Amino acid sequence: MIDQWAVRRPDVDARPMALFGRLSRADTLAGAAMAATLRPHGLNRGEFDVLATLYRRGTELSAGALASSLLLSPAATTNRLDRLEAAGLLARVPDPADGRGVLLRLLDSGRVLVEKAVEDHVRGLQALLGGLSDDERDQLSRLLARLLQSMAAR
Amino acid sequence: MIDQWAVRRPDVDARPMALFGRLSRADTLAGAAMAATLRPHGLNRGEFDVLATLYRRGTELSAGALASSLLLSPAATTNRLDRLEAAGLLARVPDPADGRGVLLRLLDSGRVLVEKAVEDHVRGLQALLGGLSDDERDQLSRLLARLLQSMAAR
DNA sequence: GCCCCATGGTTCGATGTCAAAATACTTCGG
DNA sequence: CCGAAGTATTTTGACATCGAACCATGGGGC
Repeated sequence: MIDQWAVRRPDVDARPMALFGRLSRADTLAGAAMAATLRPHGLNRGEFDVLATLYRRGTELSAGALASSLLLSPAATTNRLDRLEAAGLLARVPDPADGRGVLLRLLDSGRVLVEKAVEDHVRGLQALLGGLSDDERDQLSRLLARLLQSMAAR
Repeated sequence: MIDQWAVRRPDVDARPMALFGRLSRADTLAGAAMAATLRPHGLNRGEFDVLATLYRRGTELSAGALASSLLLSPAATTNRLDRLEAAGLLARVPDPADGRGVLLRLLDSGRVLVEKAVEDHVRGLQALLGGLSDDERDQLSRLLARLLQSMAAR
């Protein structure tokens, strides 16, 4: 792919496109693998992310905090919460400190479901990483953090 | 985030989740940045990918080949091609060697548009990478390739 | 105290995607 | 050759997302 660009437009540096192309492909493939792992639990990736976020924090969270934590639009957040609430996995409770706000409480059934799903999920991720050494995993994770830092700095 | 998992479930290794979480966030943020860069050209990321793929190959390509090259479902491929064809950027020509197939030809207007857009695009990507040294970029790109390899191997 | 504006969420309309069914053509075994 | 099986693409229907408009509440300046 880099070679093709070099032939057609030697003046364009194709390496950034290659890097972000790999990033995108990796995320797409990983997402497909995660979806396959989570489907038996009746969850999609987005729903799992919500439940896992609530679970690992262990505390109630406002809808807006969840949205920004998940890089998600308010509309999509409402949508996910509707589904999870309808499934009886979490509850929206009014924020006593702010009449506009809503706090999200993970219900017992949701907690039980995450606890089951997360083990499969991590196993699946580890399988995806099977070809990388511990050292490579650390480096990759660290470099992705650096990239995020660089992108956040605009 | 790793710390939160360590508190709640010390038996679960959260590092894979952190790695893929960063991957996902990085792709999301990069995608938003690319969309912003391409919008003035009247393209979204997916449409640009199609045009850029045709452009850099320099040869006509079948719809199916494009779909698998872009990790895209057939349905979504048709949809993108419809839009690009309606915009007069590419043409579907019947495959002389296979009556079922369609070959995609980049039209002049499409070629001109990609040539303009790709420069902005690469500039935008380089800006996102601003905080990383050349060495870090190389390593990151190489490790992503290793990850893709590992995931493809199942 | 009371407007005014900022903020937290939801609703609405449009877009882009996918899975699965439908369509059209090719290829191969008999 | 003929029909069955397979392959390439499009169509259809459902779904998750986003941006923008909308309600409701909160928090100051005057």
